[in-house]
Amino acid sequence: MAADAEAGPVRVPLSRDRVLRAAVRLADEGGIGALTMRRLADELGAEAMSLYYHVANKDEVLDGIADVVAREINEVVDALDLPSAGAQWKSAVRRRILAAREVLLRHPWAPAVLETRAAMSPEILRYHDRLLGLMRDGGFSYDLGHHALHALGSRALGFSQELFDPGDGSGPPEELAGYADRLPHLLGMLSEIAHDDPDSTLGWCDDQAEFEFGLDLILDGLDRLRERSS
Amino acid sequence: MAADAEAGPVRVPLSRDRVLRAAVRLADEGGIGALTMRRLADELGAEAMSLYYHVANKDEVLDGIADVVAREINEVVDALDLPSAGAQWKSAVRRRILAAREVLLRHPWAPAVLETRAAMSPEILRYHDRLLGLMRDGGFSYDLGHHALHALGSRALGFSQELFDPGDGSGPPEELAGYADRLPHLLGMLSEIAHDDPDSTLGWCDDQAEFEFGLDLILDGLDRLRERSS
DNA sequence: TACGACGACCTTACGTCGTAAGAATCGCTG
DNA sequence: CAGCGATTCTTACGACGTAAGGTCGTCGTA
Repeated sequence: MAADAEAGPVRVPLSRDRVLRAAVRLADEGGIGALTMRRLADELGAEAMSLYYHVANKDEVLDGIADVVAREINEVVDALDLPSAGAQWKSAVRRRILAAREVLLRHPWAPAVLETRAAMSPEILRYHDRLLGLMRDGGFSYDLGHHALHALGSRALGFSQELFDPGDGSGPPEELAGYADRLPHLLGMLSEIAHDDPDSTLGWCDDQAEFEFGLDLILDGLDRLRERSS
Repeated sequence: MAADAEAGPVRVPLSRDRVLRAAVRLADEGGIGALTMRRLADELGAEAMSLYYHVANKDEVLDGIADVVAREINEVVDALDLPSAGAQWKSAVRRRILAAREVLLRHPWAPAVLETRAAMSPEILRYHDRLLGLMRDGGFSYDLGHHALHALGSRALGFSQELFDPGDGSGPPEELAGYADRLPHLLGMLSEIAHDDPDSTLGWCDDQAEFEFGLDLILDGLDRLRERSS
């Protein structure tokens, strides 16, 4: 009767904060599908229903972990403090976005969650407000800044859903062999890439480089519009 | 005893095709969350377990409806048959993408499903192969075409996840009023947009126009790279 | 015509999920 | 120590995906 069946000698009390931190940990380790109220309670040495004293329901947990990640992003990008006047807007925006991307790469489940529930969260709004501020410093009109946010889309937060590249790191080029003549251009492209860079078939292609290519393409385009309008 | 309790006098036999069509219908009407094996069976006047004779499991249903939509996209875009030689590549790609987008607007659940499971499906591969083909006709190297597909990302299929604009059509600008001084740039932008186009606050902003802005920004950027490389 | 095999569908049941309702326990103040 | 609010636990329900096995109707063959 004396000792607890559980390992801990003292019981750390639950709290909304502890619940959300544990939820992020679970999602980081096992994907968003591993995040279950019961497992979450287990992780904290409690019972499922005990969580409901600190969180209204699972939806609030999901909103909560989206907010945790958004906060993490803002902490990182706000620490950059980059010069953004005139032509410097571009590198400021660029570095800010790439820094946000690094945070999201640590939480692979986060893009999907942010996308569906956090669009209007204070932290995400703040992030976009600052981004728009950098563009204003660079001479953007509100109209162009508005277009810019839309053009960047999810790239503004550092991710873009990759239609290829399942993300597991192991490209499946052998699946394509079956189609052969049906996909002449894709296969031509693949074989050329494989020829130029034999290693690349493993990772299929370099996510980071491709992300930066697309980002720069958009930023350069915006810069031209900015110059033209001023 | 004579008549069936159900309305139908004769029982239409199930089939994989009928199951998938009903699944698309359910998702179109109630969102992907409304797609349940039991509800799907109901919709077909059958019992849940009967579906498993025609489909291995729910995952296969999801893959299946993704494929149905991908087929619908290919049917539409293949019917366009646009000239694509030289400088015409751009309008060909543009119109193809906008046509694909129209299909996806009819199935709001489809982007999320395509994104997570259909990347390597034959229909999606075929779609991208043709798109790459148009760029090749325009003089793209495989390398530039490869970059182009990544830069377009989900835009190549006609969607881009909008971080703002929840999609319900009713913009929530009143939520922002509370933050006031915390979001100076976003609020400045909003008030200017509201001033220039009083109607736009209702729809928050024009999805279609913004999509095309981003698309053109990327296509123009690619065109410049193409000219420079030739 | 009888029969057995097989394809198509159904019944029952299990484990997991989110969570409603209320009981038990803890920590404090008087 | 009594009592009371804050916190946690127990029990239970309905919905979900689906495993295992049963029940038909139909059809080829004897």
